[in-house]
Amino acid sequence: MRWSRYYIPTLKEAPADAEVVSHKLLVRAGMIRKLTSGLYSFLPLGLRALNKSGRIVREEMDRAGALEIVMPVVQPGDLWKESGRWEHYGRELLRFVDRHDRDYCLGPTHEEVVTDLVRGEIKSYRQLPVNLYQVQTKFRDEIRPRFGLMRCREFVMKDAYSFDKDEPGAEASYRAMYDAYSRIFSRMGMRFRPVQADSGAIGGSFSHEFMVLADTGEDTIAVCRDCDFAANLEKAPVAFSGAPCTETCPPMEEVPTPDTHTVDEVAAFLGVAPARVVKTLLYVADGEPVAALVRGDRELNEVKFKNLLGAAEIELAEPARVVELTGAAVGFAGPVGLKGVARVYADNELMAATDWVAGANRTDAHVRHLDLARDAAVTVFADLRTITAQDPCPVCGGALELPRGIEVGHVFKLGLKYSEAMNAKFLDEEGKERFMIMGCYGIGVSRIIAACIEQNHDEHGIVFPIPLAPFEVVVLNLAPKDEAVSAKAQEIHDFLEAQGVDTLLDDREERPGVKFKDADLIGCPMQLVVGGKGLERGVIEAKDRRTGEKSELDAADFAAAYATWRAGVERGWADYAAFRDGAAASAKGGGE
RNA sequence: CGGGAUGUGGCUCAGUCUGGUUAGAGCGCAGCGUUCGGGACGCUGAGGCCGAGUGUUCGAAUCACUCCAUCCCGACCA
Repeated sequence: MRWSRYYIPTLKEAPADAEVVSHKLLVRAGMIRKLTSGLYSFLPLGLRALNKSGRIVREEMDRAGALEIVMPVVQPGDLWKESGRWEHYGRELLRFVDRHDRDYCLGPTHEEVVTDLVRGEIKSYRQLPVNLYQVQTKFRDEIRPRFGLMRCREFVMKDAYSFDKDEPGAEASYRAMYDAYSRIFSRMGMRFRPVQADSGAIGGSFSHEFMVLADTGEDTIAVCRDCDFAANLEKAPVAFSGAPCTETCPPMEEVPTPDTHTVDEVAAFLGVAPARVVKTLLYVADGEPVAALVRGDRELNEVKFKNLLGAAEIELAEPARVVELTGAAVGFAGPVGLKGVARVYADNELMAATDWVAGANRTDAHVRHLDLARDAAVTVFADLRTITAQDPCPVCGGALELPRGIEVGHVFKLGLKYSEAMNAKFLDEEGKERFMIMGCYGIGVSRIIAACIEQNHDEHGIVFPIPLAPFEVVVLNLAPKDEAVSAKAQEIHDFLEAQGVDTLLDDREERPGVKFKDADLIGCPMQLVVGGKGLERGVIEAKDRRTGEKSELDAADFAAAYATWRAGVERGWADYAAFRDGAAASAKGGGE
């Protein structure tokens, strides 16, 4: 492809509305343009990267035995009413009515449609298992789209759905997808990590997320240095010995603490460590007030709390509600003497000690020498706090680290959730009707591009891994007016294209500096520079975009010289991916 | 939905507080010339209902009110 005939509108400056590096670079490299909040057009270069991502995903899905289909973007509301999600999915589901006043929505995911499809077709165990997938545009009316391609309202997703006749089959299907995902992200040259995850609103029994490791990631994960344990922070369990405290505690007493609202203020005022204070958080769970207690220096994990409660929705109580429940100003809530709070949940850690400081439920007062077992009515002790890097691994007791990641894939074991709700049955070997066991498996095909750039960039621009690069090689013709140089550049370009290498030939009438800058910006992993100076000496210059390392290739024996050089670049990428994965996940290496 | 910020040529911004000729700069774009191995320089030129509406005023990009859009933080989420 000749640059002069292509369309790559690069920008020297990043748009003002771009915050994260992938967003800035995608726009600057002329890959995407924003239409409006959360909606982006893909320009030719961006589409090429997107297609590379999609192709790898398709190849590995096919290899894993999944079958590609395409389902409609627009879905009837009736199907969603049948599954119960019309009510439960929330505002993220964009609904509308057609001219006949019938309910419709734009598909944020396709469990309903695929279940409907399969239930009408598959009637016998002989037809199972089956795994159907599509690569398609999804729409989710995100509360707050942000970070460019990272969190859009409209995005390209690969979603697959497996149907099995029994539990072992369902587990095999899940495993097949897990393995396929590991291959996909490995092939893309990305450093990633599968982690245990919360299954969230989609529901189901267990799930793994595939996280691309990047410091700018939205999620934090907990990874053990010594064993295979890896989990999303919102899921990671905190180890607890289960031993209750046996020390005795002096009688509880109220102490005046004027104007001390935060844990730190109270701790400082009373001369104790924040870890000796009980933090009392008042929540409203599906309309009912509940209290959560964690140590003063800990964070309540809302996902754990919500799952423990089995609530559909929980939110921190409004200040006015706090005043009503405690009978005191905000900042003085405590477990003893709450009004109208029937259930009080305490983190396990609070069982292991006594003699606490807590709010007195009276303005400007706290209590000390609080013994939760003696003085308070705790409904249950449970794992409620967020794990920290100081906690031991919940599996092996080893040391944890908490790197950040970007979720690019998610595999769920759904079980019977949809097949029961939507009556997807088959006849088993004994002629008995049974529900199909489902799994669903998503990959953010467009998000992969953003995640890839977050992970692979430098101050000059994008550094695409070879498998995702829109063009693997860019050939810079530094002197388009020089016939010998132009002929050589064209010859190299044609040679590479004939080999099936996606090659971009920069034949523009621009100064060399512009070409160098643009080549770095758009991130082709391999750059070949054809210029008068080099050619006089019989060399083509080659630059490894990732390392910046420059080599000279013999122009007379280009094919061989290029092959050798390219092999070195590829080897460097492989070592790099392995090293970085090892660095983040410690000595274990490997993605699993 | 709560908190904060911003809307001025295609892009990045100045001008707004302290209202007053034809609204500026850099980049980009078009033409000409000089340049030509890491985002060149000179000259010429095109391009703007200053987010929208209402008001205050002799006079509004500038002040007031309303609305809209975008971005950031939070709640929420593959």
